[in-house]
Amino acid sequence: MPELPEVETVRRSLKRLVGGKTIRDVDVFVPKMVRNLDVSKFRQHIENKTIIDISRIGKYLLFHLEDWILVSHLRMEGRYFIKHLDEAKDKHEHLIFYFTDGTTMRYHDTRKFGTFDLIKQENLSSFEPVQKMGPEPFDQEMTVDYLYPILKRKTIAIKSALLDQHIIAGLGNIYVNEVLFLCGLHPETPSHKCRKKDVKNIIKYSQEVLEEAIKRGGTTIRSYTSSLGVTGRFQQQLKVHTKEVCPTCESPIEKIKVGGRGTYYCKKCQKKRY
DNA sequence: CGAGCTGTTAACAT
DNA sequence: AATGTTAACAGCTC
Repeated sequence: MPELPEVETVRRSLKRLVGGKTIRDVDVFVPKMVRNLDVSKFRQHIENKTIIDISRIGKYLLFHLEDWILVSHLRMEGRYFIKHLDEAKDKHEHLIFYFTDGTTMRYHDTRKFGTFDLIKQENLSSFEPVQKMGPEPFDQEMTVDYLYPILKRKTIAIKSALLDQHIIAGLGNIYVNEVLFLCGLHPETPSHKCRKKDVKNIIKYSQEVLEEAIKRGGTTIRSYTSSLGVTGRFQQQLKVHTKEVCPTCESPIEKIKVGGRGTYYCKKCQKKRY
């Protein structure tokens, strides 16, 4: 699923479903998904901890377990399900958290790309992925004065720059395609060719697209089953991603690769800049 | 059957 | 240092 709106949707659902519950135990079936600790330590620290809160930074989901924080990244296909203790384990459930009330929270990930880190609360700000992450489109620091100079000194495609979480956090392949369409920017435009006006648009439309997507529970494209009963509806609003005809000018939508990622754009509305 | 595709990130090579 | 490529993995489509 997950770009920022999908992670935010999961956060809200999980907070409602498991906030306040106490974890009796956790089973880790794929040890290497836990990046920063031995599984034995991981289990030991999580045991008997209560989920005080669930927050989000960029695409990272943070379970606040008293003095520890469980940092979860869903990568390509991570999902959570809440099931009763008795239900059989699915082939792709790689972590199972057992609550004291007989329910369980299961991390499901067909490709096993997802990651877990368990850190002390006081170390959150020094935790590398968080420390190196750029501001989200909504953050106060996300201004033209911040973003323009960064884009100015890079020669990479604007699409690649906007996918770089160190520059701006939260956009993934789908929403970048949408944002660039709304900005009228060709995805291969060298980053340094963006003018201040373009950067202003990038910020504005990133906010608009992400906000609207959160409102609609994210985008569901390839996942057939919904996790937590969450099926996004933003796919109905997509203007270029997976589309064949431009909603503005009715030209055919082009599909190319930029930085190895499938890229959709309108040749007429998103002119290449030389 | 194989090849190529998929919402991400980081390690690696150049 | 910055940028491009590949790997981690599984399943679906052609």
